[in-house]
Parts: sequence; C-alpha cells; structure tokens
Amino acid sequence: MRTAVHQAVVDLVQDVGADKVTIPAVARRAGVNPSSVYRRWGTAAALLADVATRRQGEETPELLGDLRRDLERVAVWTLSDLSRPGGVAFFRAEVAPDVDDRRAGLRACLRRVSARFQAPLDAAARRGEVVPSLERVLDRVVAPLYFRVVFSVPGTDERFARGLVAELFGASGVEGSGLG
Amino acid sequence: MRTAVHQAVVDLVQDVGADKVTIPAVARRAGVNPSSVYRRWGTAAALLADVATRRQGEETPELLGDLRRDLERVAVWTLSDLSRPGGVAFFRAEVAPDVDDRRAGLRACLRRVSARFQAPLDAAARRGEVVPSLERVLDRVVAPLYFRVVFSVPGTDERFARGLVAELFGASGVEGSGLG
DNA sequence: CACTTAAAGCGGTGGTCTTTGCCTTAAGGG
DNA sequence: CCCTTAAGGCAAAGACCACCGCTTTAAGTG
Repeated sequence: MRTAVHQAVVDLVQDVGADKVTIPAVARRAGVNPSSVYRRWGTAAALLADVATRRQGEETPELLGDLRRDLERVAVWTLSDLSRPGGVAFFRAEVAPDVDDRRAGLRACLRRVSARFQAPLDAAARRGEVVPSLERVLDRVVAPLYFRVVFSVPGTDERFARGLVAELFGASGVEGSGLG
Repeated sequence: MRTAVHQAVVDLVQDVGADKVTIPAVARRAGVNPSSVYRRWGTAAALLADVATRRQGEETPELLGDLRRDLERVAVWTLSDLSRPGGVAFFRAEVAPDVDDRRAGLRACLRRVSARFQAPLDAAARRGEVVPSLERVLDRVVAPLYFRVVFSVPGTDERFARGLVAELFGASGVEGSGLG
C-alpha cells in the first residue's frame, strides 16, 4: 500500500500540481481509504516530504577521483533530477507549503544538494588538491541550475551544466557553451 | 476597497504565509465581504499575482550611466526586494500555486527581473561598451540571489550582491567578499 | 486452534472554502 | 427628479477536506 500511495503522489504532483495533492485525492488515486493515509502520514506535507526523501535516496552518482569530472557528473545528475517529471515540483512542494514545515523542508533540501556536491570536494581536498568552497559551487553551479529549471529557461541541458563546472575552473569552455 | 484588500494580502502574507492567504481570510482582514473578493479576483492565486504585479511597479532604481555601478544597484535592489517581509513569499506564490497560472506567473516574474537588469545592459551597449549577456547576468547574479534567499543562506547581504557583480567584471573583489 | 495486535476500511461530524441568487447602495446621465 | 448600471453586501446552499470512533481483516504466536 505504501508503494501505491507513493506512486499516486508522484502521479498527482505531475498531473495537477503539488498544491492539489490532498490526502483524499491521493487516497482515491491509490484506491485506499483516506483515513488510512491520515493515520500513516498525518498531513499532505509530511507525505510529500516522505516521497521526496525516498526519491533522492534511490540513486546517486559515484565518484571517479577527478574533481572536475565528478562535479560535472553531480551537476548533470542534479539537473536531470530536477528536470524529470515532478522533479522541480517536489522542490516547489518543499519550498511552498505550510510555514511550519517550510524551514525544515528547505534545510533538508539544501542539505541533500550540499551533501551531493560536498562529497567530491572533500575527496579532492583529501587528495591535497585546491578546491573551491561549497558556497562557491552552490552560487556558480547549483543556483543557476535551480533558477533555470524553475523558470523554464531554454537551453538548460547537460552541456550547459558541464559548462557551469568548467567556468568554475577557469575561463576555458565558456566560448562554446552558450554562456557568453 | 481595492487598497484595503491589497493591504490585507500583504499583511497576511508576512503574518501567516502565502499558503494561508485564503479569500475569506483576506476579506475578514480587509473588512469586506468574501463574495466581493470572489467577484473581483476569482481565486487567491490571481489576487496574489495582482498584488505582486502592483508591487513591483512602485519603484525601481534609476540608472547612473556606469554599467558596473548600475548593475550593483539593481542587484542590491533585487536582493532587498526579495528580502523584505513577504518578498520571497510573493515569489513563492508565483512559483508554487495552481498549474494553470504557474507558467504565466513564472514568465511574468522572469520578465520583471530580466527587464530590470536588461535596462543598464542596453544603456551600456548604446554607449558602445562591451556588455555581458543577460543570460550571464541571470546565471551569475540573479540566480545566486534567489537561491540564497529561498534557502535562507546566511551572509546574503548587500555586500554579497555587489560581490556577485564584481565577479562578473573580473577576479577582483573576490578576496574580500566571502565568495572564495 | 485461540489469542493478540497492528493495520486498514467505514461512516459520521465539524469546519472551511466556494459558488450563486437576490437585495441594497451610490454614482452618472437624460 | 428619475432611471440606469455597476459594485458591494447578505445569506443560503453545495462541496470538499480533516478528523474521530468504531469495526473488520489479517498476520504472527503459543
């Protein structure tokens, strides 16, 4: 049943939007009783958070040992994670809903994305390399990705994500990546 | 009455959050009848969008003629606009709500912020200067500001906004701005 | 087989939002 | 002065959500 409910949440989020994801609606779609969903999760926000948490733990790119390549991989993975159906909708779900849970949801979301990028940075630092700070990576790579996906800026593809990382390592790669 | 309703919306957004801004609540706070609000605006999302649109037309920084200074002014203004009470809440309101109005709200939001930065770029281009593309400004200045405000990253102040613009013009200014 | 217990279904209740029809009010024009 | 009309207030009706107590099912155990 948990799988049925989770699938119903994913379907509803990308069909009618995260704000319309109400427990009765999810229960109808999943073919279960609303009260059962209320018992297990309590609120729609908790249900969305559960699905979002479950989602991101599924897979994560492994590190190869080259900082730039690893950052590119993580950036591309982050972009595809945001771009897949319902991806940014879950981000919106964590950003938007109830005031009480908002800070917690935002912190969790930021922690997840930070951890993903911190891993290759730490690995490179252990190898003795000079690495940019996490804040810099967030500003120069993650923020543009989120911004562009949220606002549906065209041309936000894998090549663009790699270009953002390339810019982090110097001016090379700017010309051919449409970033000028 | 329109002013009363708009003020009630602004108050409610910064008091209880944009998601709790419901038409009956606004009507109660404004001292008007809910059905009147339903007649004029129809939905809470439309009401929020109306208030957001009305808000941004109030003021905008004028240009001085120096590209870097102008971009800094616009960046600082954008940051303070996002940071003021309810600022990012209105952004969220446009990002999050109903699927039908979402694209329109996002396009309007992006158009507004783009126009604000496009103005000094155009002015500088008319003066014959070499100017960065709007996309580059969005990626390097606007996106980090939005990202940091949404996620409440500490240290996102006026100095940081100026540092983002400084980075656009070269490596100078990086050292002292906490961006490294 | 009987018992225990956790999980899910069922119905009802209260509360809020949303819609609708009708009435009142006030401003503008003949 | 009277008429027209648009805007707002009023109240009732419908719909939906959230919550609660109770029952039923099913799995696990001695």
